[in-house]
This record gives sequence, structure tokens and C-alpha cells, in this order.
Amino acid sequence: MSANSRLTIAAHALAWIGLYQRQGHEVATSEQIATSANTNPVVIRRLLGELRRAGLVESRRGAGAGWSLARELGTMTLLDVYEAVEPGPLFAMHRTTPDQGCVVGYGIQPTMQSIYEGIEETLRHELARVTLEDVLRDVLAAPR
Amino acid sequence: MSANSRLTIAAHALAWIGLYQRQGHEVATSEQIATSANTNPVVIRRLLGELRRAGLVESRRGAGAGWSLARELGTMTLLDVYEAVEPGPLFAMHRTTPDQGCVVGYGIQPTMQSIYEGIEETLRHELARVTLEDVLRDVLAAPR
DNA sequence: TTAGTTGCAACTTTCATTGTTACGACTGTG
DNA sequence: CACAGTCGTAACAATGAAAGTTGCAACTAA
Repeated sequence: MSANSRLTIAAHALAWIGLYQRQGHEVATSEQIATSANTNPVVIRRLLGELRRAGLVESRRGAGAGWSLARELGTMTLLDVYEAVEPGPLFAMHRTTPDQGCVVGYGIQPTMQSIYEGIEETLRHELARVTLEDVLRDVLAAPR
Repeated sequence: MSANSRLTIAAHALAWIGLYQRQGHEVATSEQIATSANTNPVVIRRLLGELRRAGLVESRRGAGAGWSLARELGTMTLLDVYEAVEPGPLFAMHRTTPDQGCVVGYGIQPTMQSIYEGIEETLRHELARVTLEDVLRDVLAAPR
């Protein structure tokens, strides 16, 4: 599966902003976050832009600009983040329509679709059980 | 998420072979399955090759060659298929190592890793609940 | 006014999957 | 034994998504 790292990077960014704010800073810049995540600031801005549309963060422009949390980390779950940054479904159907004249080709897509929907629902429940507060706590608890 | 269709196509192929055998045929060819799935026979042979390594199907060479099930559909779950055809993890880490000098950069990977492992375990349980017999039954029950 | 940062478009790079072609290996049938 | 049909597999092209990069206009605190 060609997994992408969007969820991971988004969680990283949120935890970073949250910690930075707890240290007394107002806003964090995409440059700082990109340095921590070892990637390009534009990648971070794109991701945070999606999180802003989902109401998880806010941005300020101009000098002394940057990003801040729109809600407490404890009220944000990985499901919120997942829905903000992951567009498509977990499993894909055939890239081309299967032979509709064949019994299997005809019935396979609705069948798999319904199975996949159930599985994705379970996945959502799992993601909803973890808050970003949990993530930050675990991050800080990592042994040095 | 760039979902791929390997699990879907593999389930399609297994259901097709299973149904074909119930109609009294010994083996199914990659050509026939490819026609039903509307793809290339080599794609099917590659996938079935992975399923053979996992002990789900058998192949016969020479004239009158083709593929047959190694086990009953009722004893095969989507988890068996998933493990046979999906190599990587569901979610990826950063593509480059995050800044190990940063507290978040240092702790984020172990943290997310452990969360993802729990989620994948749940996913496996869900996949294990569905047999290929279930899939074929649903496929045949699709309204015309 | 200036410096620092976001917002965003456009493009390139990278990578996995899928699709395609080609051909040797194998084996049942006549 | 020759032949036809199919698998097994390598090599390569095509496709598409994500990530990385560059450039610059817009904005705003100082």
C-alpha cells in the first residue's frame, strides 16, 4: 500500500505548535515546524492550510505572523486530523469497470464497497480514540 | 490516501475461480480472469503468484493449464489475502528523519508507530471476519 | 517604510502501481 | 514427438499521487 505520511506530519505539526505555545510563545512559523519535521515549509503550510479549513488551527499574516491552535489539543482527535488531510478511501476499486456481463464482474464492486465501508467505520472509531493531547504526552514521555 | 486496488482484484480473482470451479471446471486461466476484471493477464498472474506463495491457490502449467483454489473459500479470509498482497504498513512515517535534536522530532516516530500498530491490529481483526465465501455469496446476491 | 511571514500557483522530482511486450519453460493432446 | 496453450518472469512504459521546490504577491507589526 502506498501509504502517505500526511497524517504523521500533521500530527507532528500540531504537537509542535501545542508544545511551543505551552512554552509561552504566541505563534509558530512554518519554517520552525519544517525544520523539526525535516521537510519544506511550503509542505507544512499546505498541510496546516487544510487543518485551518477544518477549524483545528488559525494563522496570522504579516510580520510576527505564524500558526496557533484553534482548539485545545485535548479536544482534537486523530480522526479530525485524518478527515482534514486524507481525501480518498482506504481501499480502491478496480481502475477500470469490470465486465458487467460477468456475474462476478457485476457484483464485486458493491460487495467490496460495503465491506470496505464497514472497515473504514471501524478505523474512524480507532482514530477518534486518540487525542492530540495523548500524542504530545507520549512524545514527551519518550526516553532520552 | 493513494489506495491501491490489489486487495479488490485479488478478491475478484478468488471469487471468480471459486465460482468457475463450482460450475464443474478444473482450472481457470489468467486470461479469463483478466477479462472479467478488465485488466491485463500479467497483472492477474502476478497477483495470483503472490496468493500461491501464501498457499491460497495452485497453478498448473503446460497445455490445459490454469489456476485452482488450494483451500475452500470458506476457510480463506480477507486478512489472508491482505497479508499476501499488501506489503507495507497502512500509514507511513516521515520520508526523511525528523530533527532528533527537537523533542517532538525525537519522540514523534515511536509515538505514531505504536498508535498505528494498534490501528492495524484492529484492521486485521476486521479483515479476518470476512471469508471469501462471504464475498462470493454477496456477489451472487447482487440484484440484476 | 521595512522586514518577516503567509497564501498560493506552477513546476519538478520521486515513487509505487499498473499496464504492456516478449519470450522461455512446461505439459496435455493428437 | 511436434504442437498448441498457458504459466513464470523480466524488462520497460505509462499513469498518478505525494512531496519537494521556486517565486512572488499580499499582508501587517514595529
